[in-house]
Amino acid sequence: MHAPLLKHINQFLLKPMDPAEEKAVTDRFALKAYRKRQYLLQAGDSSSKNSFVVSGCFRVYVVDTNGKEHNLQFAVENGWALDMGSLYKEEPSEMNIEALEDSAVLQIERKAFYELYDNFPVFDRYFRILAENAYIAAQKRLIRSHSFTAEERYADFIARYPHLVNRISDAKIASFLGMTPEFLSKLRRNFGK
Amino acid sequence: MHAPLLKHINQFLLKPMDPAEEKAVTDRFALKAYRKRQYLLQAGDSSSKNSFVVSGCFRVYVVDTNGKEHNLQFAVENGWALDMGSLYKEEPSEMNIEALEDSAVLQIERKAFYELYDNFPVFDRYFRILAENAYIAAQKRLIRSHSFTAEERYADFIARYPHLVNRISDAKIASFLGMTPEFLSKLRRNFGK
DNA sequence: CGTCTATTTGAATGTACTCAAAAGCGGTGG
DNA sequence: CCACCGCTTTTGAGTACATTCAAATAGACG
Repeated sequence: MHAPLLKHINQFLLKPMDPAEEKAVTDRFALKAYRKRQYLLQAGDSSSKNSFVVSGCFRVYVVDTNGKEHNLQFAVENGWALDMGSLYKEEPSEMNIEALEDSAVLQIERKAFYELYDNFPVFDRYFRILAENAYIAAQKRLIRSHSFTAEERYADFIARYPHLVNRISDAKIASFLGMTPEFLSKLRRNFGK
Repeated sequence: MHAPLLKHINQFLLKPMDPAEEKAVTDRFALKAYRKRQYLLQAGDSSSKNSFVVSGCFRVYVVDTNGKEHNLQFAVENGWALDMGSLYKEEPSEMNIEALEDSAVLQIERKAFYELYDNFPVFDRYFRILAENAYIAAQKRLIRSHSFTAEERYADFIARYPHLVNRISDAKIASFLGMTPEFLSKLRRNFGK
């Protein structure tokens, strides 16, 4: 049941986890199911958790002061769905995480998560690499948002995430790319696909 | 000489480094001076390093396919100046890092940097927390870039980084915020400085 | 089938950009 | 100490990219 997670962690390590480390993971991550449209996390929730997606798909989004939603991230199989800011603080979340499909995750609460760090250095290594990759990706996304037109961002999205294009609605992709759904529709009309 | 760096690392740890860990740092980080306009890193460089800013100021930027520069980050005292993407790969850098003032850094090469990780788990912890904070900040910046107008982004910058406003030229701030210098000038005209 | 949501379409509008030029500012050398 | 040079900031006119709002159409779900 925990195999996908153990495999994912080991892929980022030079040498695989030992049995004690693997047990620390399997003891602390519990399988949980979410139905489509169910919330894994809602803005204002104070309990924070970290969820590894085994199957299905989630979107992480914020609501701005005008009530508009902004999709920050899509989490599919073998990805993590969390509000990192609230996981590491005791403050209520600013983000929402909603299942876009019936999904299954391996989930850990903040307290148990800290136990991993405190007892096994290997998790500092794994999550360091993950955070670095996430930061590098966020930097690149920021560059694209400053230097690409809406059309270029959409073309880049299709090339980068072809498996998400027919899995996630256009309106949600538009929000992820920082444009309105109406404008994305017009882009699609002009340029094939 | 290494005091600012040791202090910075310890600030992010629950318990301070022991003498062996501190020695590992002082042995591997060398002080280096940069003159204003000197490059710490240029796009295309393959040698990669990580630099902790002791004094002065750097900008990290990329050049897009139209030849336009995009400032990604300003690094001042007690901050890090690096291209994380190229530090962890053997590939040439896509970023440029230029001193905006006469500056001093504590610098480490990739190879010695890996030695730290391989011998002392505490650095996985420290750089994990740093990468997580950087990612959280990058996410928030992306949200602002999608939900704020240029004027709101500038007001937010002033509130967030008051110490940088009179230290970094408007044109470079404009690039950081994803707008043209001309437009920033017009914003400043309308809304008191 | 009927309802609810997602996508498309169009017209009017707005925010920010481009390009060109003038004005301001700072450093340097005579 | 002043004059010049280079760089930054300001200004303005014209334009472009993307948004808003409203309505029609298409699709998905039960």
